[in-house]
Amino acid sequence: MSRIGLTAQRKLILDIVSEASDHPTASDIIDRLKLQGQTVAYATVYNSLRYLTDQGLIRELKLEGDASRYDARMEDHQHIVCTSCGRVDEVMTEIPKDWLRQIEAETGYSITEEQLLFKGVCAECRTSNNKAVQ
Amino acid sequence: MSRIGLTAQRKLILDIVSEASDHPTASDIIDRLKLQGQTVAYATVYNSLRYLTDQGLIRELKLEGDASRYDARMEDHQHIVCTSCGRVDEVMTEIPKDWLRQIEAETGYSITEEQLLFKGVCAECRTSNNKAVQ
DNA sequence: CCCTTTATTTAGACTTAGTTTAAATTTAGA
DNA sequence: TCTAAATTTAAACTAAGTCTAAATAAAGGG
Ligand SMILES: [Mn+2]
Ligand SMILES: [Mn+2]
Ligand SMILES: [Zn+2]
Ligand SMILES: [Zn+2]
Repeated sequence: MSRIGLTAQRKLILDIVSEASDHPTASDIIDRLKLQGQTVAYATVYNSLRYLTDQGLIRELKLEGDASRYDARMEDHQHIVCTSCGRVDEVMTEIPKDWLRQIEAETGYSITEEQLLFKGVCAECRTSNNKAVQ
Repeated sequence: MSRIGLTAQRKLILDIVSEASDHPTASDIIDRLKLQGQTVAYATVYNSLRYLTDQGLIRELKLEGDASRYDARMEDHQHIVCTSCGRVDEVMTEIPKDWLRQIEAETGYSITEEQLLFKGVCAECRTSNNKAVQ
């Protein structure tokens, strides 16, 4: 059996996602490839992101905006986005199990996945906002 | 001051969203207008949905898929989507307050909004799936 | 009422994010 | 080395929605 899979292009893209801490979009990734002097076709970036997602090496996030973001943190976690500056941060606090059981009881579903997005104002924005007001 | 606002076209669209229980997309709404023999321009449907959302008469949901869905239930609630048949149901169970406080403590954000999407298998799909297996 | 101003609707062009197609290139492995 | 399968590529295409500019409709002062 062939187990190449992780071609040069895919590796470049995986590295960018792994090293990023800002949950980059496909377009961010294209920009960063250009900055590195690497030339990867537009369609290859999308194909690679799909491949890496299917392989479970990265995960696709649909948060604010139209463009998907990508995350190489595979531990179970959620996200919070600042409505003032747009930054996306991790939410590692676990979802209360008994709350999930309650939702299953309410809806009759058996839950297999949670996609939770919180919105709010980050510490930095609260600080600079206060400064601006004073 | 003028307070027309709710024009004939906007009212038609508000009624469709209000009477629907399936969180319809813009395209669903266009289909239902056609079924009613009503003719509303494509752009007007989108303009109206934005207007109604801005007025707080309906809310826009970004769940699975590319198209926004619309909901006239304005009470604070969340959604769950069946990964087998695609139906979208309401989740009325409240978010645990102390959990939100925990997330605020973890992230440093002050949370202003929660957009929670659960995925799972609905009761009907579990039943028919069991039948298929037997 | 009549006229002017403002709001709304409309058709169609345009945009953004992503997918598909078909040819060219690369790689695997017999 | 040679062939078949996998991957990359450029460019066409799609889906969902926005924008533009003209046409229509409503408002409100006189
Ligand atoms: Mn993350
Ligand atoms: Mn709902
Ligand atoms: Zn911020
Ligand atoms: Zn179902």
